[in-house]
Amino acid sequence: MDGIISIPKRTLERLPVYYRVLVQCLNEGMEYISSGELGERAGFDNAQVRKDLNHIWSGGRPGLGYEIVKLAECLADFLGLNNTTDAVIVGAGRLGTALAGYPGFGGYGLNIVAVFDSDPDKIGGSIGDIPILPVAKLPDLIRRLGIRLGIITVPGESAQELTDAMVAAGILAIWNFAPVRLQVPEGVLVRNEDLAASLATLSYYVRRYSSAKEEGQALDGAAVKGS
Amino acid sequence: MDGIISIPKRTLERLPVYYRVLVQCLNEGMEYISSGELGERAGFDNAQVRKDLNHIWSGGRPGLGYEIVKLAECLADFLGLNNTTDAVIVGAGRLGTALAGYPGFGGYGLNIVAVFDSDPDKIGGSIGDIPILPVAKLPDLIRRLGIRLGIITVPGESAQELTDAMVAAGILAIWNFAPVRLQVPEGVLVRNEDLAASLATLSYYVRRYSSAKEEGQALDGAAVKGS
DNA sequence: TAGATTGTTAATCGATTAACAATC
DNA sequence: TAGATTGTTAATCGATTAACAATC
Repeated sequence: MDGIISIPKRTLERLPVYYRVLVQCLNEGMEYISSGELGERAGFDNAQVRKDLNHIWSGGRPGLGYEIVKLAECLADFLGLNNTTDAVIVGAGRLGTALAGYPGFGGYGLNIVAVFDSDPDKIGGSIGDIPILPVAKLPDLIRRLGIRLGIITVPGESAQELTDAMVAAGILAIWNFAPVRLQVPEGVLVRNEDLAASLATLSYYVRRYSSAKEEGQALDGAAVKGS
Repeated sequence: MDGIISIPKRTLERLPVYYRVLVQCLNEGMEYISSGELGERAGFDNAQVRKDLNHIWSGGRPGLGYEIVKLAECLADFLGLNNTTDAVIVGAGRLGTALAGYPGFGGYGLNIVAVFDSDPDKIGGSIGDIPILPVAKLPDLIRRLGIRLGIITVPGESAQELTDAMVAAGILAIWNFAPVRLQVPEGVLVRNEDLAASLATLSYYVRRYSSAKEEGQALDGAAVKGS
């Protein structure tokens, strides 16, 4: 009877940041925190913090702030950090291996069940406890375990093909690290982790700044509008 | 005399995507492409494509589209894919190693000069051609080579400390993969690659969808507003 | 009570989408 | 010429920031 709570995408992305700050505050022995301080530590505006938090909890106390334990609990609950989400990784290259072994994911409720690859030398091996399986077994395993989340770390050329296979097997959301735009049917969510796009922002800034400096100009953040 | 071209952040992030599509089109032997087709392949609206491209080039021909070779050249130029940007990675763990060895970066003009770590077992080794050096040498190397871009792949605990060291040595932009919000002085750009935030979006969607399904509800993309 | 800080409404800002005259 | 597609202006949309009465 709880239905679907609609929440802005940007807000959703900030929630884990708040959560991390709160955990740290707890370690420091704090009991309450104001939107102002939370915002400062998280890097967001205080009004933004209040607005974000009100999407999931209205327990802040005027004059006092938010009770950290309660708020953290609330966030953990909302983000599903308590129950785990099963996922598979496709591609046992360097990036896939790094993600499979990333210790941070456990804390965020992600459970990598298997890594798939087509290289016979890798198949049969494992990354920590996670087995490396042949891609041929992918559809069956996804179906049998009811996996909903897939992570793609293969080269661009094979990404679409593997996406199709995963979608056909019932995958609902894809975290894509391959430098291609995947085509998926309505209802499947793709999140592109486009390293080149990130890099573009940074190297553009660096280059602009350097040339501005050479010309003795001030930069005042104008190189990239709006950030 | 060229000054600083101001460009919206979002536009800047889309440019590498256009570039990749164009390269692929060239391989397919195409000569011209319309904003409509480019948009379809890249996953953006056609009006958006025209607007984005006009920031850097107004050479599109009504009725015909954009000459692919010229446009690609223009993009490569703007994004600085021809001259390289030197960078260092801090943290020779799995993720740092994966990034240091990522073959895709070369194509985007990124040149990793060194990877720093504090583990004596790793120091002196290398990742491909890239040497692993002790963090103690970080300030000197950054200064000597005039490095402007740093990539952080250490655990959260040591990220701030290493950031401070890099900034003191003259780093201007930081690509942060550690799950913390870094404090930097005015003028230094931080780009957070927050894996937990990405994950939150995806697992939220998956969970909401699953519960909606159980309850026999339609989802129509309402789980996450605005994407 | 005085001071601090909330939740929320209104104002601002930036980004996306629609529309269309200009032109190849 | 007829059809297609550009560059750009106007309309819409969503997200951020400011402001403030309510309240601990």
